[in-house]
Amino acid sequence: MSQYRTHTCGELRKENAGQTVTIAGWMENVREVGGSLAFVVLRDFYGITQVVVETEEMMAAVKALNKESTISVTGVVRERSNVNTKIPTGEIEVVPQEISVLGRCRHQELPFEINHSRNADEALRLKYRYLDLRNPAVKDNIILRCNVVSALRNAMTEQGFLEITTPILTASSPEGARDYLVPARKHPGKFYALPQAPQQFKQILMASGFDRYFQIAPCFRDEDARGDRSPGEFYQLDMEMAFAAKEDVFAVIETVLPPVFAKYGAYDKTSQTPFVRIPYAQAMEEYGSDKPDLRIDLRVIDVTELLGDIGFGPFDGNVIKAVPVSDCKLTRKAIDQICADIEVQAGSKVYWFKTDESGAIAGGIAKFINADAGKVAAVTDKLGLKPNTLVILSAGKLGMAQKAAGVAVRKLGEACEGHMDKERYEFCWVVDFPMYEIGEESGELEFCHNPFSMPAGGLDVLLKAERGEIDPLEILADQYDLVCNGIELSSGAVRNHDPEIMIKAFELVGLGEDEVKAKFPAMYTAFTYGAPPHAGIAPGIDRMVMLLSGEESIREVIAFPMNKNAQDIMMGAPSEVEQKQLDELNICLKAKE
RNA sequence: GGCCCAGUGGCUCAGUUGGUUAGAGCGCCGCCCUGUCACGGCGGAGGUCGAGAGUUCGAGUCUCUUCUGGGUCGCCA
Repeated sequence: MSQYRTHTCGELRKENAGQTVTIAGWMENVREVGGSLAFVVLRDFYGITQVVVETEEMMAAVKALNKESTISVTGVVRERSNVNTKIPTGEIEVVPQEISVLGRCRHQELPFEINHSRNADEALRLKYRYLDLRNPAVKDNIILRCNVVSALRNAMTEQGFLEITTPILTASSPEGARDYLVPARKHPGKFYALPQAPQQFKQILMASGFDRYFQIAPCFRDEDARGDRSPGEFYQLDMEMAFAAKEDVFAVIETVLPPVFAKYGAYDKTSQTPFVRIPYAQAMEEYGSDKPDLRIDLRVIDVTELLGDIGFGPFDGNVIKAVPVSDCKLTRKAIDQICADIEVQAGSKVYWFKTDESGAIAGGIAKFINADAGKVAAVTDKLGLKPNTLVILSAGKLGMAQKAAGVAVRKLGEACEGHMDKERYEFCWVVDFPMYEIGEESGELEFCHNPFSMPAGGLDVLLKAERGEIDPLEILADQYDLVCNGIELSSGAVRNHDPEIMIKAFELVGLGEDEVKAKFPAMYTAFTYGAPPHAGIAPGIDRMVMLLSGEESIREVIAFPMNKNAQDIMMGAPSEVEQKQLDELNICLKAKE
């Protein structure tokens, strides 16, 4: 028994009536109802319990305190005359014999009301996160996260994976995101980097003979935030398997994740396994996105041939994509608003027309189509137009047109009734990513995603490309993304474990053996000592919990999140440091301009 | 870094075509109330309208600059 309490605020029931108990918690509210009668709501982690004040003495003790003070109450449990069915402890109340103050709240007014903190300004919530977290609605997301992490850990262990922690202070990796750097005191001018992912460590573990590795791994990337991307740091369920290929990874994920989603998800329905697999090219063509949201039934249709010659300026010489939405009840104003939203997000303009009650094409760019009766028939046929169908059109270079159409699919799916079953989890694998692309800035061949992936077809394919027998852009990587409800949960790949293939893969982008050795010295060398074929993946923990909780902001599933500008305004990080610290680290700050 | 939105008592917000003393709900303080549970009733305190400049007889309102926060694009192998 605790020194401070015999019971929590969530466990007393009718059966406890008559017992003398001690409970402790935060004084959430005091309802004075006259004379010397008042009701005190006491809250702890487990729930709330009503304390009834009936004497002048107890009334004085309570009235001397501000709300949110922590107190302990010793008294007798009594069955209530008026039961409160809304709370588990609603059948009883505690009649206090002694109230002692454990931690006085020195503030008469709080920055926000605890139980309505989610309405408060987010900056204020984060500054006073310890108050925000007292709100059960906020706290419950953190509890969910703990349960999910625990379930994932158990499931991975059951699958024979070993949890191995890897260094936080490591070497900067030349590829990928911006690193967080840590100055090395003993080595002036040199820096550690916080890992962007334990990528090389886990591959080296495979070369070390560990067969199945996983870790709830902290990852650090100095990139700007998004609604589903916390700045600075995040967690991955990082895993890697030796003597394994894509199917082995898929099987593990399809065994581990669905039960967690079924048990902890806010929605009842979760995709059946195996998850749908969509080639990257098809995803871009049909969904306009490499992270399709399968809850939406809208598809992108190519209408370049069909509408390229209707004399509408923006369509000339461009790829044109259409997204038809049947039974669309959007008003003209709503259509304009959606088009504006799409344009902001996609960065290119979109166009529209619709069919009226009779099926006639009207509105937007209709007149360009209606000018030719044959065209009307062809469009109606190709897009399967029925009355009251809205069609959003995008035009531009292939990538731009696809992207705008993809944004349209997402926006229209959300906005138009009947095209999206929100209350479910729809997983899919996006597969067959291209290995290389032409860089937008350089105009030269570059790795499309990451250089760790095995090219599909291995060395032979690279050699063919080298000899000019095939276009390097056609080479696929043995790589896959896990997507759920339009959110990318993870990338993964069959890794390139063969030093010769690594070098050849680099040679195609104009780099060579020296670069491979310079970029991944330990991993490359490790592979030269005999490495197993291996594959892995690393689903984002924060994003999974976000999906499970139904939250739209990733900050709701992190105990102490940073704000958009990568600041922790509660702790005051980042902060200035003393000159002495800088001197020790051989750091000289640039003068402010 | 670009674009969009917001900033008015402790909190959430309203504030019309620029107009005289800037409002409401919650919270806080005081009084009343013996069964409340979002308790209720009466009263009260609390505001450099984010900051600076400008237009104007007059600015919470219009213009410019700037700061802060959020969203989004770039970025995130």
